[in-house]
Amino acid sequence: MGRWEPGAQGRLQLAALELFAKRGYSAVTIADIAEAAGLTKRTFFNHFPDKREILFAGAGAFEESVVNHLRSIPHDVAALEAVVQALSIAGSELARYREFSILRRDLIALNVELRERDLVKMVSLTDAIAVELLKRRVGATQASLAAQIGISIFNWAYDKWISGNDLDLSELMRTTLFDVRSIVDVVAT
Amino acid sequence: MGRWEPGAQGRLQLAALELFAKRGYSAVTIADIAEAAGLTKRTFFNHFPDKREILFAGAGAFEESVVNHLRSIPHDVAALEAVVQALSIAGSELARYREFSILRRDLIALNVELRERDLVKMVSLTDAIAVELLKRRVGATQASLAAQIGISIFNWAYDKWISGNDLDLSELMRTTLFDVRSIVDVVAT
DNA sequence: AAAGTGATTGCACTTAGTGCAATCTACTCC
DNA sequence: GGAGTAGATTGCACTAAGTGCAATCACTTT
Repeated sequence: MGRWEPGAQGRLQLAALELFAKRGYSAVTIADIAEAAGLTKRTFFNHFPDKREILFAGAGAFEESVVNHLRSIPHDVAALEAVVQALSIAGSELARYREFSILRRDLIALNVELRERDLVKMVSLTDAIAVELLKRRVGATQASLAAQIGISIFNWAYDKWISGNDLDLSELMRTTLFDVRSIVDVVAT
Repeated sequence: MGRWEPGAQGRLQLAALELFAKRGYSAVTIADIAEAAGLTKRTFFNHFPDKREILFAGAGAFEESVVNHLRSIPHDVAALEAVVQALSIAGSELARYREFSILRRDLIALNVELRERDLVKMVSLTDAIAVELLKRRVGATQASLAAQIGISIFNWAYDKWISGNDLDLSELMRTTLFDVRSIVDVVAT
């Protein structure tokens, strides 16, 4: 057994990313990707359910990470606070994939198909967070809303973060959280 | 000229909804829809860019309605308050389409493709709201977040509303808004 | 060597969606 | 009435996504 080399799935991803970066998402066919990875179109579908999923292979792991961090936060921490903390920790761990994140963001910005898939992943993450909050005996409405607001904060801050700010993700999220406060506080009672 | 009858676009929509209701979304092909409307597959694509769009033909009008209502709200009303009001008025106008809304909701719940498209439409609406808030001299971050929170509130309340509650949509949204308050208020300063 | 296991592949097929040229329809103008 | 024209509809040929199934290949076990 020689040096380690990426399996079929990894080779497909690498090949795809390279092609996407060069030609854009929609100009690359699945056959192209498979060929570039030394495989066939049919094999591609043994590893990915569809073309978009190449760019979201990590979504499941991220969701799991967020949920785990959230679970480890004491129950006496307020719901939204806990969500923000969990997302900020899990998000920081993505620093390794900064380069990939940027490419991904740019591809998504240019392609509706990809934005659609991205949004579904976000909703999935939101739901997972809400489920976790329910276990903390947060009411259904508040669980769902806290999850959604947390995700909104995360998206906003994360975008700023990978767009080259030297700030800390958790600082950015904290700042954004205060913005939310000031938006909501003004509302009549 | 005789009595008015729906044009090609309307016939396609009606035929599609009937088929979707009967067989579900994915079991119906575009050829099926076209045939049921007395047209051909090619003609379908002269009226809709794709199959999902049948269920979202009204999205543009709704977005316009929301933006118009938002514009008509005095600038001294707080951003989130204005968003909630605009959505609640525009939403109430959808009462006419209750039956359609329910079918649509059920179809979306069962089909990822449709959920994807639904989310994109929601983001489009959110962006339109944020743009409108920017014109009110709300800061970029707050505009985006107020729009997102408003949409979250709307979605939650609207779902409850069409699910058969006899309550007013605006009341439901108001209640939900208070939930948001209590979520955010607890956060540490 | 035989047998088995899992990954890869070939093939045939359905469906979405597009571009282009032809045709059909209704309406206008003479 | 008849020629013409604009717009809607259609046929056709094509690309590409995605699926089901059976065959084959590579590699390990016995």
